[in-house]
Formats: sequence, C-alpha cells, structure tokens
Amino acid sequence: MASQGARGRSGGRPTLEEVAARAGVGRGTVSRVINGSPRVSDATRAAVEAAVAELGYVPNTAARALAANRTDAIALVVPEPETRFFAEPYFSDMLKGVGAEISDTEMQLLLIFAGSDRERQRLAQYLAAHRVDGVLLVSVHADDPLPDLLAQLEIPAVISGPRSSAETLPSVDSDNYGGARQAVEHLLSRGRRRIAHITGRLDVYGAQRRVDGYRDALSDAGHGVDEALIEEGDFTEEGGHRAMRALLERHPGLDAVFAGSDVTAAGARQALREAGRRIPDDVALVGYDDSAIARHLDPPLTSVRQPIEEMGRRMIDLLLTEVADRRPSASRGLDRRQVVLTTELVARSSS
Amino acid sequence: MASQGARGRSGGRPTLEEVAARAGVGRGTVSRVINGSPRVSDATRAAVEAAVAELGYVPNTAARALAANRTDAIALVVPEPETRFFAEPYFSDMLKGVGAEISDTEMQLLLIFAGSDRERQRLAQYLAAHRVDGVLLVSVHADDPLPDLLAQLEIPAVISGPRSSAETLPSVDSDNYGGARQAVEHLLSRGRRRIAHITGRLDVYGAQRRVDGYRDALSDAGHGVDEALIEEGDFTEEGGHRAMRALLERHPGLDAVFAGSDVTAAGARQALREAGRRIPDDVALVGYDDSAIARHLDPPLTSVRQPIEEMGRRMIDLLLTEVADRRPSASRGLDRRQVVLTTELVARSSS
DNA sequence: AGGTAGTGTGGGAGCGCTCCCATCAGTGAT
DNA sequence: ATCACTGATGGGAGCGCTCCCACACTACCT
Repeated sequence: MASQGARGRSGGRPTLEEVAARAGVGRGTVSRVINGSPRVSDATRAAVEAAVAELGYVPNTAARALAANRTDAIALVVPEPETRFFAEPYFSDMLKGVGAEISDTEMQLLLIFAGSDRERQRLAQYLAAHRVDGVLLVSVHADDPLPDLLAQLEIPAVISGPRSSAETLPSVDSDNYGGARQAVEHLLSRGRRRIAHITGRLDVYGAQRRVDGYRDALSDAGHGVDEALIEEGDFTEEGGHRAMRALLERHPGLDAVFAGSDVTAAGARQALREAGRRIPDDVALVGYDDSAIARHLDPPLTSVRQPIEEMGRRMIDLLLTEVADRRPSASRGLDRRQVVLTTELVARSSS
Repeated sequence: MASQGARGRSGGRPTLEEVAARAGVGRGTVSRVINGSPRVSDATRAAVEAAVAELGYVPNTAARALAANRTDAIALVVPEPETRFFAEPYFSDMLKGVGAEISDTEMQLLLIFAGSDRERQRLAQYLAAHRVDGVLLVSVHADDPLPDLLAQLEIPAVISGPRSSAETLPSVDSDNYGGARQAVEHLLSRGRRRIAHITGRLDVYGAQRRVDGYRDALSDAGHGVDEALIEEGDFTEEGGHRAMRALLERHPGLDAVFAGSDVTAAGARQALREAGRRIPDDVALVGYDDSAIARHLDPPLTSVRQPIEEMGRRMIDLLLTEVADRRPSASRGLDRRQVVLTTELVARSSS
C-alpha cells in the first residue's frame, strides 16, 4: 500500500475509487454507471447507485475534463457591449430559449460579452484554452473575425443569422425577407402609400434581407421604391430617433414607417411625437421582433414576430449535434444545418 | 521510452512539458514562470517566455484545476427568475460593476439564475461539485437556504444586502436606512405631509430598513406615522401599481409617495395617472436606486441613488480576499467584512 | 576550511477521472 | 467436450498540471 492512499484525507469529497470500493466493484464499472453506459448488469448498476447515494458522490469535473478532453460547457457569445444586451429584448429572449433548452442537458451555459477590444482579446485567449466545447454566436456582423477564429481552433459553432447567403457555419434565422414583406404588405393593405423604412445595421445580413423584402413588396404591388424613404438605423432607440428625424425632414409627407426593430420603432415614435405626428392617424408604425416593448408602447405596436426563443432552442440543438459529431467520424454537413423559421405579423393599434 | 510520449500526437495543443523542452528547462520552472513566481532568474524567465510565445502555449485549465484544486471561476447567483433579472436595472448595474472589477483578474465570472425549484436543484448539484471557487449572492431573502448550503460546502461567499443585522457572511450594502430618511426628509422639506411608502419585499432586510428609515424620519420631524400609509410592495412594477391603488383607496388625501424602487415607482406613477392625479402637483413621487428608468420616466423621477456598480466591485474585492484566505491559515474575520456605502438623493421634477 | 543559509532548479508523485485492453464467465454451435 | 462469441468487469496507463522535496551552487559567516 503506497503510504497515503486516496482514502486517507478525511473530509474530502468522495472519489470514484471510494464509490467502487463501497459497491464492491472496479473503477471502470462505476465510471460506466455514472456515464450511463448500457453494458452494466442491472444488479451492479443498482449497487453502484446505492453507493453513490450513500457517499453523496459528485464527479469531479476537472478530472473528467482532463481525462476526456471535453468541458461540458458551451458559451453564448454576444459581440456587443453589455449595455446593448440588456437594452434589447432580442438578446434576453434568445437567452431564455437557450437556457430552457440546455437545462435538459448536463451542459453548462456561459454568457460572454465581447463588445470591447479588451473583451475580445480575453475571449480569444479563452477559446484558445478550449474552455468550452462549442460556441453560440449571436448578432454577428459581416466582417467579424470570430467565426474564422473558431474554425481555426476547430471549435464547433452555430450562429444566429448567417453572415451572407453563402454562410458555411450552421445557422438559425428567421425569414427576414418574408417578415419584411409581411410588414409592408400589411401597411399597403391599410391604404398607406408613402412607406418609409428604417433599416437595422446594414452590416448584418438579416437587416439587408429586410430591405430586400421591403423593396420587393413595394415593387410587386406595383409601387415604385423611393430611395429617399430608406434610412439606415442600427437597431438602437437613438438610431431610430435620429433616422426618423432625417426621414421627416427629407420626406414630410410619409404616412407609414417600417422600423428594423421594436426598439428602433420606439425611437421613431418619439421623433414622430416631437414632430407632432399622431400614430396611427398621421403615420402608421410597424416594428420588428414583437418583443415585450411592442405590447407596452403607447400606442401598442404592430410588429413582425420572430420566434426568438425557438431560435435559441434550435441553436442549442444544432450545436449539441455538432459537438457530438466530433467524436466518431460521423456524417458531417449532410443534414440541414441552415434553419429558417417563419415570421408572423401581429397587428396592433399603431397601424 | 513508453511507446507513445505526450509529444507524439501532432496538432494537439502544446503542453508544459513541451515548453520546458523548448526552453531547455524543467517542468517546474515553466510552471513557476507561468504562475508568476518570483523565484526564477531573469534569464530563465525570458527563455521560458520566448518558448511560450513561439509555441503559442496556453495552460490547460482542467489539468490545473485538477492538480491545484481550484477552478479560477466564481459565480454570480441570482435567486430570481431570469425575467426579473432583465426587468430590473439593479441586477444589470450590479453585473456591470462585477464584470468590470473581475476583468482585471484571471477569474472567470459565471451568471447563474436560481429562480425555480428546478434551477435551485441544479445549482445545489453544481456547488456540490465545487465548480466555482466562490459565490456572489444578490438579493437574498431572509429564509433562503442557499447561504447555509454554501457554508456547509465551505465555499466562500459574499452577499449583497445582509439577511439581518446579525449577518455572519461578508456583505456589501448601501445605507438603506439613511437613504429612506433622505427621501422622506426631502419630501417633508417640500412641504408634503401625507407621505405614503410602498415597501419592497419585506423578507428582504434592506426593505425593512427602509421602512425603519421612513418611520424614524417622520417621527423625528415631529410627525406621527400613519400605518395606513404603508403598503407592502415587492420591487416590481405590477406590485407598485397594485400598492398604489390600494393606498389611493384607503387614503385619497395622500400628497407624496416614497416607493421602494424605481420600478415600483413606475408602477405607482401609472396608477396615479389612472386615478387622475398629477405628478408632482397633486402627488410627489420618489423612487429608489436612481436607475436609468428614473431619468427616463415622465416626469423624471426623484430617486435615492445607491452606488450599485460600486457595490458590485466591492463584492468582488471581498470575495477574492475570502478565496485567497483559504490557502494559508490567515487571519480570518478580523477585517471589515461588512461594507456599507452611502446613498444620495437625486432630485428631479417628480417631487 | 567547515559550516549555514539562502537561491534556482529538476523532476517524482500525485490530483480523479476516462479509455481501452485483458480477462472471465456464460452460451450456443460444432 | 471444444471452440468461438458475447456481455460484464477489473484495472493499467495516461490526461497536463501543481506541489514539494532534493539537489546543486553561491555567498557569507565563524
């Protein structure tokens, strides 16, 4: 007996070895039970489970991570400042879906902000250390180097909203093009003709697609597209406010606004108020996301609902599949890895 | 040579051993350099650092955690549903302070919600596995079993807001009693005499202290305390709305309200509006926290500012000290472990 | 010269798991 | 009875670190 066995140090947490001794089996068998391997007889399994319960055994994560070369953790990376994260319901809704789906698993979810250069530096270090098995990337801009870094480190990743039509990473998105069409067609059906659009950040592919939808809906209905009615926003409230003022100045006669997000719409509403325009009498307003603020705005905001929580859930599904596929030389890239969910227009009194 | 050395597997991340070989030193020396030990000669240190850079070495966290029995991670535990977390600026401000302070260290911050029973179950498991070196507990209710669990597991913890005057855990709080006095004295100085108070959740000690401050400010000014002017809230907007309606019904002549939080004040404002009361003409309103919504409310809300970010920073400081003290048999509990920060009244047009 | 402290440094012995190979008993086929 | 499998099991060999003891060496005292 080698002087001091693992047993000696009283008070410490029980180890696999101790559980094995208690159950009268070998280490390997306990490991099999803990990990749910089918190749264990029922009797043995029961004995081990009893020993685990008696000893209050909890596996040591660090030891497992070291031996198995996995962490059982994934990160939700938000390439925005924390402020944005809290200000925009999009993120919290996404987090809700992700959290709900992951809580059925043994995986741990980490929330990482990478808004500043310093934070990105830390994140790179973090990823290089392979401290997570996979990454969820939300709201990625076209020129973001993060996806490439991930690919280089061979870390599975899923993004919400492809960077372009040629996205190679698995992604989950809603039908931005169709959603925008719904919004515009709704406004047209309400008799509006001078419909403006405050876009999202145009380096986000989804925002571009919404512009496409806006344009096509107008064209297909036989109306021309007046470029002066399109103003770039950035998904924020301030951006919406600023864009709305620019539009009003340039085009005082507009009678409807399709905003790139509900938050943007809130900013636009403020600007409309300040300009003495009534909603919806003078100007109809439609938002995007159908987040909580749409319901709470005064007047309640018509909005294009995208199933953000559902998107979060699907992202986890995709990522977990991706992570699992890293073990066997399984089929890769054959299944549908680009998910697109449909949107729905929720009409309220702002239009 | 034992068939396949650690060296063999190409493509894998470099290990300590490989860095040592490259630098022409022993494993121990590299470890010392990595961990900033002073007992390394400058020349050796430089050689090791060069090897680290050349190889792009990043320490394996799991191996370190296993060998050193620490995780270099701490958790911010929010014993509330996620919804509350996002709805109340208190939490996000706290997170901002915590995040800022911890980003100077090597520690990783984990955000854990423990609102539902299920989540609490998971948390207990998580803590039992000792996956964090320490815990930050915010918004703890009087009967919460979490602090005891932490103590039993011998996990260092710091709470924001003691559970009672006899709190044993290190804590960081603002001067709730004093803050409430400031609010009431302000209203008295504005000539208000029928001052109501919508409390926070009374199972939160800080909320009780605010009631004490409210009472004493009134008494000390020679005014009686009318119990009918005190209504229990719960820090939420709905709670504030409901409480305000109850107060108006019971005491239509009130001329001022001191709300337990800004969010509560927002709910109260809504109820006041619905009752046709003008702010501040008919009823003056004062909130607590001085969060972003205080500035954005219509009219802008007078509020008692508590330095929440600062509180977050101080909590990290305390916790890190606590964690560090676990190694040597250092002095324990002698230093000031109960921090109380002062509040400040920010007067705006609601009073 | 012989001690007596330091400094740097190398490397053995684990930390508590997972992986995988060897082993063993049982089962049906030959 | 022998053989070939198969399912269940034990335990050796790591995973990549940290800790700590041992071993130079180099001053600096007696």
